[in-house]
Amino acid sequence: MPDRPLKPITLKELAALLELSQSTVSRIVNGEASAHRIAQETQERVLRAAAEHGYRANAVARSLRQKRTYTIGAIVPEISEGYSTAVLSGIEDEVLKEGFFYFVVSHRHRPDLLKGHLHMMLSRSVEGIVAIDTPIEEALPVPLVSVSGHNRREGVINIELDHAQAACLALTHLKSLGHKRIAYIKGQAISSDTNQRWHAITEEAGKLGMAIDAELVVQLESPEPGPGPGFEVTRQLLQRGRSFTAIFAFNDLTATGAIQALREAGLRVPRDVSVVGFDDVLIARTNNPPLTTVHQPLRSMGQTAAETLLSLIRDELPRPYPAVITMNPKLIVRKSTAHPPSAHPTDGTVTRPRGA
Amino acid sequence: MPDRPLKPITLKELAALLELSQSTVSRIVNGEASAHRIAQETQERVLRAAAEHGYRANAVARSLRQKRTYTIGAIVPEISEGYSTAVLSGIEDEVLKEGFFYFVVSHRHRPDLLKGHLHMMLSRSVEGIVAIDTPIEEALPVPLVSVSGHNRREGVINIELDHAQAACLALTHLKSLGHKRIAYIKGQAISSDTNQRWHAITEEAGKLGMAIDAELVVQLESPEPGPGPGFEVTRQLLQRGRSFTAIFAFNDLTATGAIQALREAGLRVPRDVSVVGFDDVLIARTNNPPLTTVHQPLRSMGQTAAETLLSLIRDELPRPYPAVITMNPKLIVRKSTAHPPSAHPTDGTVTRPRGA
DNA sequence: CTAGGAAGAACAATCGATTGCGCCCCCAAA
DNA sequence: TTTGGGGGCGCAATCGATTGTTCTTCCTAG
Repeated sequence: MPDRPLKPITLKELAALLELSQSTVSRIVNGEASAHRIAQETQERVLRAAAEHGYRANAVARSLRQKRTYTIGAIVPEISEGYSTAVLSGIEDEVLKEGFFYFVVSHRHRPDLLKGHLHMMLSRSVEGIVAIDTPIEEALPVPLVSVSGHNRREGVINIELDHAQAACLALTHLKSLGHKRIAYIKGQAISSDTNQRWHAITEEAGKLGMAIDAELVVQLESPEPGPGPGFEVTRQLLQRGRSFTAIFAFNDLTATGAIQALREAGLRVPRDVSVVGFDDVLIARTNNPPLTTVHQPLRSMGQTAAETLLSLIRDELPRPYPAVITMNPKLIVRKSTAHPPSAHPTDGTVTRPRGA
Repeated sequence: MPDRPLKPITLKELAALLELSQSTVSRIVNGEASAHRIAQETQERVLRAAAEHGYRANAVARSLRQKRTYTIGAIVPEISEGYSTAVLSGIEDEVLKEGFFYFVVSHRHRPDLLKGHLHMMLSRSVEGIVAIDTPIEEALPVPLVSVSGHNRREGVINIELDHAQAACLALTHLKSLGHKRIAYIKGQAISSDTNQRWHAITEEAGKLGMAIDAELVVQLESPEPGPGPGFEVTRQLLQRGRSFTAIFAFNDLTATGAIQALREAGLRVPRDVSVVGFDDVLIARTNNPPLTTVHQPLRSMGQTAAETLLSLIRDELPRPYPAVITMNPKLIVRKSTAHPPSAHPTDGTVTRPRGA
């Protein structure tokens, strides 16, 4: 009987059973016995009974009293999407380890949902929030850590990739292969990484003495996840008829879309056109061809975000707080990049993309 | 001043401000005013003040009193993985709409984590649990809905794909193309869909009069997500030297791994070998070649799971409860399947895979 | 013989909202 | 002048745990 978990026993009942006060029982089960000089024997008696009856403190009641919920909120654009979930898995690691739980809400790029869900979380007394790829304008009553959100607001800590380094890695790679006419696919305007990344690219391209041809720059439009948008804009790009030997895509999914479009136009990757992705999601490795891409340590970013948030919650983070914590990208060279056709010593058959 | 959300106002404070009792204010903000014959004017006064001060009921306190948390738990093998997250997004849809929140925990196939997290959720008083691809043995104090978990336990409702239909669709497709020697990649033993699926396949193959050659059956070993395991076992399969003209893979990621292995062995897909995937995740469409696959309505399954769980929680589900709710698969024919080489009227060059 | 202190545990307030009852007032009918 | 019945709200318990304070005992040292 006592081991059926179906109707949990409360502290009060347990105390009554033991003929002790709730305070004493509470102190013992919370390991504060010695701080309260409670007899060894009593402790054992209580712990034994607690185990027997499967006593587990009601977290709701505890939260009310302590004004702590040991819960944080995560807000993402879309849960069914690799980027966010990779970060989430890092968050989960950290957070569960510390006895916290987390809520997830996705806003699907709708400001009303964003605001609504945010407030729901707050009225559930989350102790902190991590926003992934989502800028938050409001001032919040709890700490906020932002992953790729580019919230330049007082008190918000941003976890970000070192975009300059990322751009440098990719561009240097392309440059060293001999590419000069490089096309760029910028991210959707709604993605908060878009501007940072683009800025870094122009900056680094400048430093490397690589001119950017405005005719070779396209931007993703459709907010739809997946490779579709990349496919579309690459078609548009090809229609412009401007020649190029490489594409630097906003992310891996876009890159795969681009590759499809190139193929449809009769171009081979990487022989005719090299493609560089971004993120290094799972499929990058298994795409055909495997994608050369800039690896973004998403899981670590999640972990770092969670760690940071937790220390903020505990008020253990030394001040002044950093505004940004940058993480290092890595270039993963696979098979989607090669020398440009003109630089192929033994092969000059296809020298430029054919416009559609 | 009153509009700074930084220190939320409580019911008591608001009541004091209005010189009313907490009961009255509570009733009004909860829309139970008319049931308690409260003056129209008072109602307006209260609502106005509540809005001005941004009053939001503390969900923790409410939960304690009502013994309801409006929270459910979702337990998944791995959060950074397309299958689970597709289901999760369906769950989120349903659940947020109804004012519920959800916790997510992943167990990474570790029984200790599974058990630990499960209990943590319970002591946080979740009102129900949906387990995704995860069998739960324990009896729980709250309703449990299982998605592809194959929990044949009293009181557990399972949301499952109609595997018989799925197998039938895929096999009929292959048969009608003329395939006779079909290889099968079974799922990992840890995946709860594995057995069901395999059982359905043998069953349907029998009905269709298609013999299954045990030499052409391999099973995924490595629990690693992604295409790696599929790649490995396909290599092994090729080494057996037994000829086949099609592969039916356990899932899309496995299929992509298989395709890679086939390519490495000099085989073309679908010209030499056709490949059928399962799930229809995002990349299926953009893979090269785009994957013919059995579409599994993951998001709907999530929605159905959530709907079912919520009505179970509300005790609104008519009895007797169904043990299983099956969902219908759809065959999506793309480019990874074609006639087998021997059936190619105009091309007989490659008649069987070359062993490695 | 008694003050002082340690040991051991109980009391009771508290967290913020919800909710079953009960109370008061006013007006109309008897 | 009662009685009765709404209308309009307030009282106070309650949910389950935590925690500052208080209260006994029992010893021991002076």
